[in-house]
Amino acid sequence: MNEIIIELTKNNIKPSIHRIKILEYLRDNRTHPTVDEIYLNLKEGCPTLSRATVYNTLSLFVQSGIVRPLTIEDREIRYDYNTEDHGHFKCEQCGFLSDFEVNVAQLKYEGLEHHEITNKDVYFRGVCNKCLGNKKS
Amino acid sequence: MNEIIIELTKNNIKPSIHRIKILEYLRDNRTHPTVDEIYLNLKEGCPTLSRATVYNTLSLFVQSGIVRPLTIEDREIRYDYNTEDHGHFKCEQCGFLSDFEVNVAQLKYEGLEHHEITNKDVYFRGVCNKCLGNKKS
DNA sequence: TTATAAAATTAGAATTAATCTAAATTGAAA
DNA sequence: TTTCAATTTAGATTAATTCTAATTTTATAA
Repeated sequence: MNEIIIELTKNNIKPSIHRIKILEYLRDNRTHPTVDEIYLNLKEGCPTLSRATVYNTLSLFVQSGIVRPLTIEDREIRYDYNTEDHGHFKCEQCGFLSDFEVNVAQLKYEGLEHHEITNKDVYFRGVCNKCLGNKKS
Repeated sequence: MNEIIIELTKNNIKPSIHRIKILEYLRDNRTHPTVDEIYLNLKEGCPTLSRATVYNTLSLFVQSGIVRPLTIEDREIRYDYNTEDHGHFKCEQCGFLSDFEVNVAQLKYEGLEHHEITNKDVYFRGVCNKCLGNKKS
């Protein structure tokens, strides 16, 4: 809770109760939640919370780089507490979104000379081991 | 035109006039168009075309792997004629979506043992050289 | 060729994530 | 306390996508 306030303050974000709760939720739930998941879960302990606040707060966090938006889904954005380099795998069968290790930072590329790169994402799609296992039976 | 029919047939897709036109459009316009861009452009030469057909056809193409969906945008999906390995860069300022060279296939990763991977995407975001240049003035 | 069935296409309604708006609330500084 | 800006709110709006049920087209068999 305290580290959350420190992190917000460090990023020039006034630590209102909602902002603290939302960032705390993302830190403690590394399940790449959607806006609605965050909203519905926090609403229980905070009935006045509105969806607009969740949207506002998340875009604030994204701008500051505390949180990263995942656009691997077709329709809705998921949010990830921004830590070390990793990729995201989506199982097309069960829909589960998992992390995997990949060294994005060291990825060699060409053709972006004089571009400012602020964000790198690696998205893989396919079928996860669980779904592949189930298919055999 | 002929190669388009061959490509569709090879993928077990019956080459109807609309399917040919849509795939042809994607082959000849490497601008990562949205559904609406494709729809509006093709509608001129084919007034009975409906959006639903464009949606149906594109998801058919995606399933066959002829075309790849780009989910780098927040809200809408773009489509890319599926050729060799490359990454996608989105300028957050002007919105332009460009290709760049990156060896996605050789990317080393861990944690996806026994997963079937069908698709790999590398998305970078930032500010393009053009927008950076304009800022200086 | 004609009849029949299957596949493809259509227009428009429905859905829904995200944004917008204008009012209400909160919090900090004077 | 008073004042002003920042934050939050509910609900309306927007727009990409999906759904639905009817229509048209295409292929096949008689």
